[in-house]
Amino acid sequence: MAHTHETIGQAIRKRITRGEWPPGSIIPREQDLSEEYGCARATVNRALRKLADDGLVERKRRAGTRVAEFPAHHARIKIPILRLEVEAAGAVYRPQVTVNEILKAPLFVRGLLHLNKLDKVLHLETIHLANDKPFAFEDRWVNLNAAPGIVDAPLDRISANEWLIHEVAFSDGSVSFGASNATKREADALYTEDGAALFTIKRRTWKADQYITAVTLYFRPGYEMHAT
Amino acid sequence: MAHTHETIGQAIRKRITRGEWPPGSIIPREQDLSEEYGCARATVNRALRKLADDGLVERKRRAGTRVAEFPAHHARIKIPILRLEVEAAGAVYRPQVTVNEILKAPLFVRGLLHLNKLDKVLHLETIHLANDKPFAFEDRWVNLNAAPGIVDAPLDRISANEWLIHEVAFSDGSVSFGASNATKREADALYTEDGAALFTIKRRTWKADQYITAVTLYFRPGYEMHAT
DNA sequence: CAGTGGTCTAGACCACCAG
DNA sequence: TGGTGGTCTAGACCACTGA
Repeated sequence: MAHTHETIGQAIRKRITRGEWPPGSIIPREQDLSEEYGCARATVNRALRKLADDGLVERKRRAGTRVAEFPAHHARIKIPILRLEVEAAGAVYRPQVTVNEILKAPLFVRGLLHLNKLDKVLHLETIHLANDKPFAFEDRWVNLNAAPGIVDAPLDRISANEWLIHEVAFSDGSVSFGASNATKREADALYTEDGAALFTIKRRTWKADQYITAVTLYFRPGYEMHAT
Repeated sequence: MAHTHETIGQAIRKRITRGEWPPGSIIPREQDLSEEYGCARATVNRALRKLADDGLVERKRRAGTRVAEFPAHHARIKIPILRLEVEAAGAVYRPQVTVNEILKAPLFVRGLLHLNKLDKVLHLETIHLANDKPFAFEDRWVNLNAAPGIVDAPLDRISANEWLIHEVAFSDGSVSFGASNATKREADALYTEDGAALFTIKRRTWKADQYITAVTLYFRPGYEMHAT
């Protein structure tokens, strides 16, 4: 068949790009498009659903499909799995744990992980190495109620991240990105200067209604994350 | 119908989360699942396609559907439209153009926009204000071959970004995120200190095979971008 | 090369909501 | 309240690829 949902989607995308349907304007109904392209309505539906998912058009029942006012302000990113990223670059990955301590949760961690005063947490600081060169610095707090087994994990061989994914099974999470000036500690870990601008990723993961871990990753200066 | 593609998708997601199908394991074929849930195979297909799109499972013909080794390392982000973001916070948005000059493209801009030595570009520096407080600093280069009309645009009322979207129609683009220490210029613009860590977004957009604009946004210290 | 996911179709009914 | 997108179905054929 010459007209798949992909070819139709590209064709519509092109008509939008070319300016035939400018931002904010309405485009033909599914049925009309399906007749124009000689295919089933379901095929056009799928093509348009994809374009809506990409943020290129907005769809409403009864009101039809409109070209978005601000197309292309959505993006997908891959949250880096450090080991894979390092290995993809042809280097050898090694996590080096510099702090590994169990303590009663400090106040700010209690807030992050929704814990009580007496709950214990595992605090980990890890330098992620690529060919023994520091690549990223990780500051992690783990809820020991949720993942007691981690105290026996071989964290010099497998990163806490990977251990948690496999042993505590899958979990939901939130992510945010930002920038911060390197403290002395982070600068030492990353072999850079005090105050250097570091790209940071903060993540929290939970399972059911229990928080599992909160982590901040500080990347060496110059690191960039690309979206598609 | 009790079983829509959404309810089925959630059910499968839950079975993965609960550990019934651990990372790397294979899950039943579409046909078996459709019989189990009492629906059409197309419905299961759509549910699984969604889960694959979310990165929770990986699908291959003949090999079946497997739970991903690293679930949830995909995320979607909204590339901020500064005006909308400011207005959503209940503040008044205003772009303040501090540099507006036409010149022959400097070397690094020629590289970014694929221009020749004699091509002219528009260089814009803009401070984005929220309630007259600096919010972000923008350094933009515009290919005047692609968007000659911008020299007459009222850039004090509408940002270059929005003008380009509406007047040069839609375009493709690439995005990357990083961090950098504020130079004196950026520090002045954002009313912060020299060397402060700034979250940055770099974007290039093109249409057909012509580059339109390259822009770097520097956000005030403390800014975070959230993903879902 | 056989079995899996990938896709299309034609028809039907439903949910929503703008006019 | 009627028209639009949202969805499901049953069946069919195709494309890929791993056992």
